[in-house]
Amino acid sequence: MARTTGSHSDITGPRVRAAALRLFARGGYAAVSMRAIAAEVGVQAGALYNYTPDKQSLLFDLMQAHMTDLLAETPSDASRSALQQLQDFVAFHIRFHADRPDEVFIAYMELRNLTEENFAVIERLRRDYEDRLEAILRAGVASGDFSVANTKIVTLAIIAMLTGVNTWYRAGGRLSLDEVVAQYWDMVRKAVTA
Amino acid sequence: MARTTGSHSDITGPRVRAAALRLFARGGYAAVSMRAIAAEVGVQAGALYNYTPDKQSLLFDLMQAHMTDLLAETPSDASRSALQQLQDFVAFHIRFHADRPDEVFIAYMELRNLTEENFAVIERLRRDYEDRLEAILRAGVASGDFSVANTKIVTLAIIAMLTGVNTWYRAGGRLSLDEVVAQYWDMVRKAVTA
DNA sequence: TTTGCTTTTGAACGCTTGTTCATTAAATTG
DNA sequence: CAATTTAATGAACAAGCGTTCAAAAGCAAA
Repeated sequence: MARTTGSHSDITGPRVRAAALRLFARGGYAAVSMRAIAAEVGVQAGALYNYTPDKQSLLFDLMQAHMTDLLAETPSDASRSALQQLQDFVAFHIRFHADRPDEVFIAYMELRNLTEENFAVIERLRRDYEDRLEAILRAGVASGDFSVANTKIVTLAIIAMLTGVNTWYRAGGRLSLDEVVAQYWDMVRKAVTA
Repeated sequence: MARTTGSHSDITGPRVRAAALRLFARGGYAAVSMRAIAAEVGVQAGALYNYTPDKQSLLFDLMQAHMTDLLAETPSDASRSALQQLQDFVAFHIRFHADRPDEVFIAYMELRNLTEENFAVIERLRRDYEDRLEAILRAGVASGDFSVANTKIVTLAIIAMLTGVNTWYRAGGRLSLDEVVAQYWDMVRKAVTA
């Protein structure tokens, strides 16, 4: 028997996604042509359609994979105190995002280039992630560890602050990631306690 | 004598800028065509070139005007304490940005669609603004009012947190802007003091 | 009403876009 | 080697892109 029907190259497929990821992050979805992606991979534009039904799916698949990974790896150890869980979250968020600058950039910048249906899916995943943090804050408020008037606002404020690291942090720069995590944890801890 | 040579309509010019602002914010610079902007104004595409030399200038002018306004209106009263100046800054940043969601969105999202030279100009203005906040933090550290290890990091963290308000705040929503300002000021104050 | 200037039109320019598909090339299997 | 299946090509498609410009229209002063 020959190859399984519908199977494609194990090599070109990932390279197409990697090229799309890099080029979308660098130039923006709308400004990057299928021909540019093909050139990065080293094939003609027509060949891309063996690996994606269309350009939109290329973007959506990258974003969905990113958000799914994010949720799958988010720490959640209910046996730890709210303060410890918050510290875990801060460290995880900074490290996870610092490891994937292109994915993060796309996930935040290209939302408006998704179709309505695809946007709804990604938006839902994003809210799920926010809910994880808010649950920690609520637990801390209930236990008296945190002094927070509006957990939703603080959730969004913390995430915005932490994600902002990606605008300036570069691996191998002056500051180690450990130091970055420590500085941000210091700010977050002080902001949520009395 | 007839109209001054080179003068253009006082009406169409601003409408072109307003249409570009709205459409760029909604769909992204690369995804918005000159014909779409023209249609929003109610003219043909060719007429736009009476008001801008090209599409790139349209984007750049919007961003430069926004950043110039931002810097011009940033409060700076050296007679006030560092803590008071920081409070002024937080309130100003939130209110200024809440008033101009489209301009803010463009200024943060369309940087990569600027030419190299135009980007350098906007980037410089952005750094000038950051420096205003960092100067306040430094003064507070010097006076002993603030406990901040790295003023640069805290500067970026505060700005990211405050600008994040624009992702969810809508005028006329459940929360008043006064309440938003109060909540964020509470977080910032606690984060920078001991 | 005529003159002179400003503003807009509408067509045209060369080029790029996402996508399709018959054809060719390559690889694998029996 | 022969048969079969996959993968890539390269040309073609209709549509849209930013921009230009001669011609027409609109308006204000003389």
